[in-house]
Amino acid sequence: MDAFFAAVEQAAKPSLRGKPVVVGGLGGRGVVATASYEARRFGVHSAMPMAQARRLCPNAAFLAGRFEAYRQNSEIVMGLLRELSPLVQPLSLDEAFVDLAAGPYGPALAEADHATGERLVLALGEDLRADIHRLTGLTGSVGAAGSKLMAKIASERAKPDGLVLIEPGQERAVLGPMPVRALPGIGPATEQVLRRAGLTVVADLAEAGEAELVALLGRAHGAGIHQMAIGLDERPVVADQDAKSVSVEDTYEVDLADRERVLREVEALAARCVRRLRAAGRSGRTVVLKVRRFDFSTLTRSETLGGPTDDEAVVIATARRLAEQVDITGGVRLLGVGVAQLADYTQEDLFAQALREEAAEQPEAPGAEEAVREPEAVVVRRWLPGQDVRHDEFGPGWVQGSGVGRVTVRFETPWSGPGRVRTFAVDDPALEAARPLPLRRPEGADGAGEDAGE
DNA sequence: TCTGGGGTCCTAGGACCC
DNA sequence: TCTGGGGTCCTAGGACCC
Repeated sequence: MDAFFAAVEQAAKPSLRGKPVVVGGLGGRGVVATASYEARRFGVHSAMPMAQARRLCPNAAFLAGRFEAYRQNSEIVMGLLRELSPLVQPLSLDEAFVDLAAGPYGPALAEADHATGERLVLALGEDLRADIHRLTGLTGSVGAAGSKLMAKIASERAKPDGLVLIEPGQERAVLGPMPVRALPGIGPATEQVLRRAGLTVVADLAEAGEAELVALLGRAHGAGIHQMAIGLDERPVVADQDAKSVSVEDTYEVDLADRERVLREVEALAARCVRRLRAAGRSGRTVVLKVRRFDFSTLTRSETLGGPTDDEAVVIATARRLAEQVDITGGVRLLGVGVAQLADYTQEDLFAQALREEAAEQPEAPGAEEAVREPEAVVVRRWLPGQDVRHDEFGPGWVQGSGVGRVTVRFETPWSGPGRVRTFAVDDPALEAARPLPLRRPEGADGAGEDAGE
């Protein structure tokens, strides 16, 4: 999908179409997740610090992500891919490999002569792109080739809103002049190593030979890069596999300085991590704590349990133990808690059982819970730029901005024209958070009064 | 106002086992 | 009575991807 997050925002918010849109973390330490093509013209790109993006393109709309909306549209697109083949390998919400040979067009492709097969692949690709646009209003790009490597490179050449086929046999001719960074698996570090060895384009890698690449990059990496450089990629398309770890992390606006605060945050992260783990119906054996210090140095500490658990108390206790042992001098900018070595179900969980028995033996003093209860929390609603809302009188809209007790909302929907802006008190009872609307008007929907549904 | 969040895979050393 | 060798598990770190 082309500039996926930003494109979903533009499709959902008519007033942003044709304008620079930047989606990402809006806090002081946020980075850009996706920039629309209009914003890219100002030099804004993924992974750029948001502060820099604001300097480059101050007039862009800066929006927090709406992952529920992205997931909805991703599912529509993945559904279309599954019509082409049961063998679909999603790489993220907006990208997937499809093995056409394993699907309904496989036999026809196998029997066709070269020219016929090529016409069929091109037709399937264009039909797919048309279906994507029809069902979501979004554009996607298709790369077709004889391997995952070349299909990916073809799709990058096709962007935005295009289709590129690389014919089998043309691999080395296409790859040769490309910079080494074009190969998946070559990032900044590997690029530097290769550049110091005088290797800058893919043809240099092919010429260098496997032995030299292995010497430079190590066994697995070197051999893999060499295979790709000579246009060979036998990796099969594999249907999406179960996750191997689940983790949650937070970067704090201000570095955390004291141990008690760190421990409280670790507990909260552990609880969130367990919620996700349980929602996925999994359990895990290894608890991982991640700490990024004030100077961006990052460390991890892990502990492997006797068996898999999905018990909140066990994960919290383990994460706390790990956090008590790390040096936090100078401050901590990020904390994370993860669970790895996942299993599909919880085996007899002796740890959780022991912990509960221990707790049962030492009942709290009666009334203790009452005594420590916090005063009634004042729920201050946070209105995030981009967020979906609904007003009793004006209907569906989205948060354009908020501050000094006010929130500005633009009232428009994916199917309306550009809408008007109104401002409310942040605690206006007529205003409430809402679910994302589908980008295409559902059949039978009768206008602005229609609910997004469950 | 420098650098997110969620992942995967690989390497390397030490413990431990046969 | 100087020294093995191979496999697996655990821990930590790092590169990379979207």
